[in-house]
Amino acid sequence: MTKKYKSEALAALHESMQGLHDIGIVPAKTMRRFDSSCLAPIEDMKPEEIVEVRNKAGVSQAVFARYFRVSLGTISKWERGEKHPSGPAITLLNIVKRKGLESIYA
Amino acid sequence: MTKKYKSEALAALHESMQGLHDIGIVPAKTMRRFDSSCLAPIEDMKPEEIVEVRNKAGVSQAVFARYFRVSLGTISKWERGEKHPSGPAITLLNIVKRKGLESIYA
DNA sequence: AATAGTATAGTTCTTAGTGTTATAAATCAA
DNA sequence: TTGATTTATAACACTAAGAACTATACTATT
Repeated sequence: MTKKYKSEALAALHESMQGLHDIGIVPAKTMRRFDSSCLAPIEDMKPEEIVEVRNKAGVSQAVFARYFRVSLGTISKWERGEKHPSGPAITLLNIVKRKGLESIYA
Repeated sequence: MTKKYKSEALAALHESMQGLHDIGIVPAKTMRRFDSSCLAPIEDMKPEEIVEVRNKAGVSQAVFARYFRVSLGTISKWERGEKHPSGPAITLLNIVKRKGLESIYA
């Protein structure tokens, strides 16, 4: 659980820094350095997690694929562990997991 | 402007359908079919647009890269038109454009 | 029984993305 | 002015994600 705690702490810290920046205390440059060094590391999604996220959204692989703008085959491969989602795809998966599928609908 | 209007109309329609689904009128299966057929087509981001989105967020290519979980070189190539962002990356770019960089922070 | 939706699976091919290194401009501090 | 840091471009070889296509099979609907 240490890892998760650390991540949450960093998230909270980041929010505070952003607040300080917003009211003009922390300059943009410092903010940039801060961002660069504290952003959470890549937490890759395991195949079962991807299935879980999709099922919780209640959509088929085909629909899921259209939301992510990838092919149907790609979703199938993610879920079977044949291929691993790219960086941006992992980011999207995390967003859907936290905020739901509708939040990524352009 | 026809294209954008159409897209907005579909978005609104989708929202309505989702509402009907939420209150139990439209079954999940119908919802799935609806999703599959009405999701907006891919609107790719031009290099200048990507620069604009990043500048509006007020971050360097390096920081932008970490948010997207891609390498710095990839951002540079997107912005110079040497490489085109993948499907999931385009989705993310659209989210950042509409809702800001913070909204994709995991 | 037939149709349509769903998911797995394999194949070939393209290209996005990585990692590295070099270069050069602008910015800032000593 | 000098030196250090940040910023962005650029070229290289390499890896692997993803596309497109096809086939199979299970399930549910009509």
